[in-house]
Amino acid sequence: MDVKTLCLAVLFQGEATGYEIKKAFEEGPFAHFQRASFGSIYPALSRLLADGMAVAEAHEQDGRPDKKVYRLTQTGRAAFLRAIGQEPEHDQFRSDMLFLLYFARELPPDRVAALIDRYIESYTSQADHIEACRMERQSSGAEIDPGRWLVSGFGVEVYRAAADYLVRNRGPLLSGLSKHSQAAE
Amino acid sequence: MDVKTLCLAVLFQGEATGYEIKKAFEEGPFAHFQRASFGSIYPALSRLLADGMAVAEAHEQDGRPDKKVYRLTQTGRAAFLRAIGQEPEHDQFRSDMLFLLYFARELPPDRVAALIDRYIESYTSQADHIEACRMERQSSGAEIDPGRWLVSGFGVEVYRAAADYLVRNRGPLLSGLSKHSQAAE
DNA sequence: AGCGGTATATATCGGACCGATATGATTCAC
DNA sequence: GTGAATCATATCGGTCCGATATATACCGCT
Repeated sequence: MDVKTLCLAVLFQGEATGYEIKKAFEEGPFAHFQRASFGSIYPALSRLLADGMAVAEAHEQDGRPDKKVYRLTQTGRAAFLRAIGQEPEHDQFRSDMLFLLYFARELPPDRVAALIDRYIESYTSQADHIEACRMERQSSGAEIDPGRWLVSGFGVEVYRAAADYLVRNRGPLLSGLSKHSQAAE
Repeated sequence: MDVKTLCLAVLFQGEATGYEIKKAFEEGPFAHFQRASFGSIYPALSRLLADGMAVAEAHEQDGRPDKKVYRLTQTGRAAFLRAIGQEPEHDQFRSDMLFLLYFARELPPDRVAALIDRYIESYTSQADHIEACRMERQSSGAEIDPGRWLVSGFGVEVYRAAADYLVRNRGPLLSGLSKHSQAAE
């Protein structure tokens, strides 16, 4: 998905500024499976305006730089619906952790241990965070969107599986590593 | 990890051509957690040569274009070891599936169902493939590298968790979707 | 025998995208 | 009251991807 489509997606859910769009990929609903930077969001928004897919309203602010609130036009909504009708690209996972762990033999064992601990912590806290959001939404009494519910549940499940696997295999890896270094001496 | 480091990683394990390096990220050992394209591999290899991190030997081939086999120098090995001593970037997952499913309400239900089925199939076959490689390696009698063993196990586990979750939640999503559309009418 | 598809192999180019940086005021904690 | 974090827009250099160009060989199908 290109950044233009990603911006359409955020704006499809309601008006927003460029800054707020960025937040949607940093801490917001899309944080765990899509990303976009300022360097691509602002040019994309300009394109959206030029193509008549969005309109911007300038809010003069007390002190702070002027805020430009973007809102989709009918053309923009149609374009988004068309975009999500296209064939999706393959999901991809990019992990420096696995890359480093692949070369665990070339690293000091205590660094390997620290690396795994950090990732266990990171995956666990991400699962916890999503789960907290789910609980909050569920108990708020508001209507639950089935698509969003499935997506957030996926995140919890997969993060937990990853953390779990690391917890279970931390010990075996470390002892395998020390056995190997003994054999080499 | 930048492409230069990725090339160093492949060459650290033995000499290879640019084409073979590409395959290492397409079907080889790094396929599931790192990637690199020709458009970045060939320039990276040129840089490696210029920086004295690798040497290339031209193999004249029967018919086919000349093959350039790259091999690391001591400088190259040292550079790789230094590179994996650096702090890793955060793991990231990019999924068009989750993006589309987030907007399941805006899609025809049969497309949603087909989408989920395709991803279940894809995740399952990827897990199966890694597991087959693991079994083969294990029964080959060769010494098992603990780092690589952990990495491939991680892949199996996480892919299975993802496929499992989709199998369990396919039905609930679809019925949630139809309930919603009934309520809207 | 001939055709198309896939595999081997190197290389470049346009465009998309990221990360860092510039700018500048406000609010909040210590 | 000082420094950190937040709000807000914007650009720029550099990296990387995807498509394309260029060849040849082998395999299966008809």
